[in-house]
Amino acid sequence: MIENLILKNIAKHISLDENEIIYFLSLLKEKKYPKKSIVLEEGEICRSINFVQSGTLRAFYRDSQGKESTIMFAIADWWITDMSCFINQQPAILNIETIEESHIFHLQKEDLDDLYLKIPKFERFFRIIMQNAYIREQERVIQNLSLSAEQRYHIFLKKYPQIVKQITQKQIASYLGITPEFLSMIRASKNKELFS
Amino acid sequence: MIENLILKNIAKHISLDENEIIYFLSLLKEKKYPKKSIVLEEGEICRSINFVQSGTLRAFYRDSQGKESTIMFAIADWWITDMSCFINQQPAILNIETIEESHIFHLQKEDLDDLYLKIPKFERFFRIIMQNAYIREQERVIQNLSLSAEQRYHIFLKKYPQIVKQITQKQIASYLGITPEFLSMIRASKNKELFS
DNA sequence: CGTCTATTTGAATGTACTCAAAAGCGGTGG
DNA sequence: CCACCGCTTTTGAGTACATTCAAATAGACG
Repeated sequence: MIENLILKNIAKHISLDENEIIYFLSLLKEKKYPKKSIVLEEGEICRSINFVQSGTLRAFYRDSQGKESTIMFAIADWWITDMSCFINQQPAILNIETIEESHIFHLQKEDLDDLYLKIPKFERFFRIIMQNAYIREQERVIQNLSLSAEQRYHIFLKKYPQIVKQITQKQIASYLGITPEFLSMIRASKNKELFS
Repeated sequence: MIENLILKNIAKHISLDENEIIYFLSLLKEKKYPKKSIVLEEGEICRSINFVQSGTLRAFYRDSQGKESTIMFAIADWWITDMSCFINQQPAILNIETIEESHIFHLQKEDLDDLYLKIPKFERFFRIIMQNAYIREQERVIQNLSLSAEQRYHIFLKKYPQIVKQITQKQIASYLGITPEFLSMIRASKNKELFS
């Protein structure tokens, strides 16, 4: 069954009966995106929170000079959106694009609000999702403040090996907040160590 | 009534009847901390999530060289803890100290777990608290990646004027991820502009 | 095969840090 | 009450980390 993954994702934190499952699935909008397509563009109202059934996505901020900062990557079994703009149904600040062909389930704001009322267990589910997201972001803040670019690079490689396989170094650099040129130097100096 | 502030804080997102209020208040442990005292020390199990009734607190990470990075400040009406370690009841990575004399309500993990079961509305309440915390941290990540120290400094001054009054520049520097010396230079160059 | 983009390399520059020393400020004890 | 002590803030010189710009090389894809 194609919905298997999202149901398993939810079953990690709450259990649903058959009717609840049917109702929940009825709210989802399934969509396939080809490689390098846009799922959310800055300025557009961010209508849905998105579950990745398969594929790889990237959320990034583009500043006035056009410089991109990657905020997060998402692979199968992850939730991704521009949370701030989703919650307030405002124009997105972030862009979300596919890196690989991706299969997404969209859950729209008004449907999520209904879901909270009809099946309050989902308050618990998303409380845990938000809690984990908060903890992850805070960890990233700590690392940004206390570690060098080189240390952050090696931690990223270790922590997200499945993601690393799918993405370019330019994208890793923009996640770490450094230039691709500097990341290249970090990698070169690492190789030098191997021969010293 | 002294609990007024915390009840108002909760009433922003959910409404409680009288019995629920009584039960909720029965779970809180009230405590006063003098200026410059330790509320949580790294290594110690992080047992409670804390509501600030009055005062000013700081959560910070101390690395192996002793360098401190401020993760967050909290003033009246804010919740603060080492979320990662609180959720997993593990030794704290962060330190939390008072900057001013502070009046705190502690809510322990086991009591919060009971609260979720007895009054499921609190799942909603903390879902919203976590959601807001996640959004704030993500915004900070975006700023750390895309802005200069000087820009981040001015945004901090604008965003948290009430906090700025209570804290030293050294503490602001450690929140921004720069040295106090460099913050001093930023401030000096700002003053120069005024006369140019 | 050719084109487009990613990656690497290098030189010059800028941003932020370290270390040291002086100046400012706040709290405490005599 | 004020003088001293300890900590914060400022200033400056020298240095390290990271960027910009340019150009060469390598890879990916139609």
